[in-house]
Amino acid sequence: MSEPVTWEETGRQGNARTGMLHTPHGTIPTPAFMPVGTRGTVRLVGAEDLEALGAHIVLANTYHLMLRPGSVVVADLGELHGFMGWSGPILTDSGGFQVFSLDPHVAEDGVRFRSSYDGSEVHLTPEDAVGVQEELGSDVAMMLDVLVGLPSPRSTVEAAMERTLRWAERALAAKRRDDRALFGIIQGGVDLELRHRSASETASLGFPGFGIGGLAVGESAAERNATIAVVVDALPAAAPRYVMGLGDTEGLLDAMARGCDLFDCVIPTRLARHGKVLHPDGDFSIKRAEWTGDDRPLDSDCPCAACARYSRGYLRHLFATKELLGLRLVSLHNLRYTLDLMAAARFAIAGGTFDAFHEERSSRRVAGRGTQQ
RNA sequence: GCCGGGAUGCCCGAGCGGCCAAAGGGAGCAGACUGUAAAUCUGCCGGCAAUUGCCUUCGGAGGUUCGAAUCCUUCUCCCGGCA
Repeated sequence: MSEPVTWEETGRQGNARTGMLHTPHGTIPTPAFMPVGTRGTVRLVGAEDLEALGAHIVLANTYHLMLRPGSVVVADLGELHGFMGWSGPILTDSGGFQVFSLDPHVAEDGVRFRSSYDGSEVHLTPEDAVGVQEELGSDVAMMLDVLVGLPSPRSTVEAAMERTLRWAERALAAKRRDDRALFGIIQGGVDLELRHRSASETASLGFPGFGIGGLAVGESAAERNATIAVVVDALPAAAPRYVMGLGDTEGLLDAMARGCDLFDCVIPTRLARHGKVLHPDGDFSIKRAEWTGDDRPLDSDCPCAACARYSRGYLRHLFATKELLGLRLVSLHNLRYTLDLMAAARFAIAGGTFDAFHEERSSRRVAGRGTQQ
């Protein structure tokens, strides 16, 4: 039986690499950024918008969808693809992040949540997580893992990593559908020894792709970069590497430079709802008083719907008056910014200019910081 | 004209002798956000000085008191009721 999801390298510069990720719902170029659509929707952004923005793959969440509307409802409505009107590839997170963000009771058997919707008790095991995701029909399912915040005591990080390893075996054993993929997840905090062990042992279990989890939770950029380097080194070259939850400009560039292929993050959309605009010269708040009478677009080089016809002065007004259109327009802009960053990075890697690109984008943001774009 | 109620910082609104530069909202101004319990959260918000300090504020004027946004007198303006 051949894997339903495979990755092949198409270009390389140093450790940075481009490739094609083949999935049951299409082939996409990597490195790729996945907009986050936790509840089967990228907030304020429809599937038609995602197509127009140039998104290739989106992420949805197991925990949230199993509670509402329930995986059976989703399955009956044409699985996730039919349900949310998106015909491209979909990756689902297992609920592992909710193990972190909702602070449930975690035991060896699984996780016990208090439902954030109706307060009822929800039990989720590594086997359940696989089963629900197969029912949802995502192209790529993620194993249920144990994520801890940083900094944490080494014993805590190690225990979470080892439990994640045991859950990896259980997840693989629970897999039923051979037309859908299941990725393993590496844990171990910023401890390089733990990370190496987690990566090599998870790799030995034979997953077709790997999530690098437990990052972007409080560690420094230097710690993160060192951790990613160690993990990448211990993973098979022919498998895609997905840094979970990473999505700021510097983080994406640093991780791509170290050979990572997939990313997801709420940053573009959440920051947008909070009025923060992503910009090559440094991010800024659209709510700032200085934009009141400004007739320029957010970014004169950006082709997004917001930049194509609306001024900073108008967008600031939308935020000041709490008009929903403002949230949507900046969401579209921030997603476009992030997706375009990935496209430019792929182009640079393919052309052998990624190092210069990386340097230029980083220094431009540093130089632009504190200045009025 | 008479009887009653009220005027508080940009706005609304608590306070009813000291612990009041004065609660709480809102507005305004900044900031945070990374596998979304997040259209959320945090800070500042009279002036000056900037570890506990000073000055000017609670409709106007005057008074009582060691001390008043809080009590008294009076004026101005609002809002009810009766003429």
